[in-house]
Amino acid sequence: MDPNTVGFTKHDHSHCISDAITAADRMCRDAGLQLTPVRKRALSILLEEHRALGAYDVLARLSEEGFGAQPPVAYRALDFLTKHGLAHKIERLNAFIACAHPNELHTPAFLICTTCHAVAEAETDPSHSLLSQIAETTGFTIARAVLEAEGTCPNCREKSAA
Amino acid sequence: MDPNTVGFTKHDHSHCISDAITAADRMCRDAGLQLTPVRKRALSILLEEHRALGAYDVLARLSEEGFGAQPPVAYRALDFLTKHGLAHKIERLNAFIACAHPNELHTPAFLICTTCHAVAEAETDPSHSLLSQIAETTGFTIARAVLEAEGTCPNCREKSAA
DNA sequence: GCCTCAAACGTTATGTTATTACATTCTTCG
DNA sequence: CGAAGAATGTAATAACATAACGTTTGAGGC
Repeated sequence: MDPNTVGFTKHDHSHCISDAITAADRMCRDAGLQLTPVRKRALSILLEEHRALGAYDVLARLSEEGFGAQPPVAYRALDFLTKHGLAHKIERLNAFIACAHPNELHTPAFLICTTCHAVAEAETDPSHSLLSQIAETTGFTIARAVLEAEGTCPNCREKSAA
Repeated sequence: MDPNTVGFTKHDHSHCISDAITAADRMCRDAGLQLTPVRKRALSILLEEHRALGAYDVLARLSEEGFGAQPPVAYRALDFLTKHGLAHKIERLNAFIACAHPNELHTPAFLICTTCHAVAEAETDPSHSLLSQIAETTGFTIARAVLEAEGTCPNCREKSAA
């Protein structure tokens, strides 16, 4: 399994930030979007932390670095990132996390460890799609969907067993 | 299709409230839980509205009826209901809705219509479970999960097509 | 190059959602 | 009855989010 696929395993974090920024740059250029300084910095903050951050956490870091200090500064940057698939909002936590699989069109599933508070983004198998099954049986047209699970990650499970 | 399974179809609402209350009463008695007046009233408010209500909406109605007027009154009642499967929180909306399938152990999927704001609780097929697939491939132990989809319900879709 | 216009940004103010903390009352059960 | 735990009420505050408005920036047409 690709270590980056599931965030509960150690991985080489040194390059993944710059790689992700580069990818975001390219994506925005190709799509005619402006990855402005605030937006880029907000993304890199999420990438650096590699966990779900509240909007006010991001705001605090942005304002320390000379960006505006008012909530809309953070919310607007985060809105941009989530709108264009560079980050996701974890509804359960009212928090934001950098997307682990940008580029790919995907419906992410999040696994939230209630012990260590890590959040992993798991890929769902589209061929197996629960969502299309639901859409079919109910006549509902799905625009966006979120799947969030709370529980215990492999690391914490191991520790508690020891 | 059972009209109550998917909330987008008309159904006989006159009895479903009292039936649900009766079922909740029995469930709590059997489980040794106290379905106190505030809790029961909070549940009936959710049932009457038959849609997702914010905690402060519920609070307003409770306080009108002589219950406490401070947020914890509503949050505690709603916590009780959600903890014991009588209601669910829709994270996407920061709102609460009475459970359409009490008794049954289930992982509900919610369909949120962005046009009429109706929320339906769809049953997921456990044998088909996306969640167990994820748990298996990641080693994550899932305690609770929420699946929420936004889109257009059959009724609104029909109207916009007309 | 320069003008125009829409997008992005900054700030003030306010709205909405949720929790902490603590005193009081009710229930259960020995 | 009396103790212990659960449930309730209230005050205060924390945490999350948006509306509204003026200013700045920079992309694209001329």
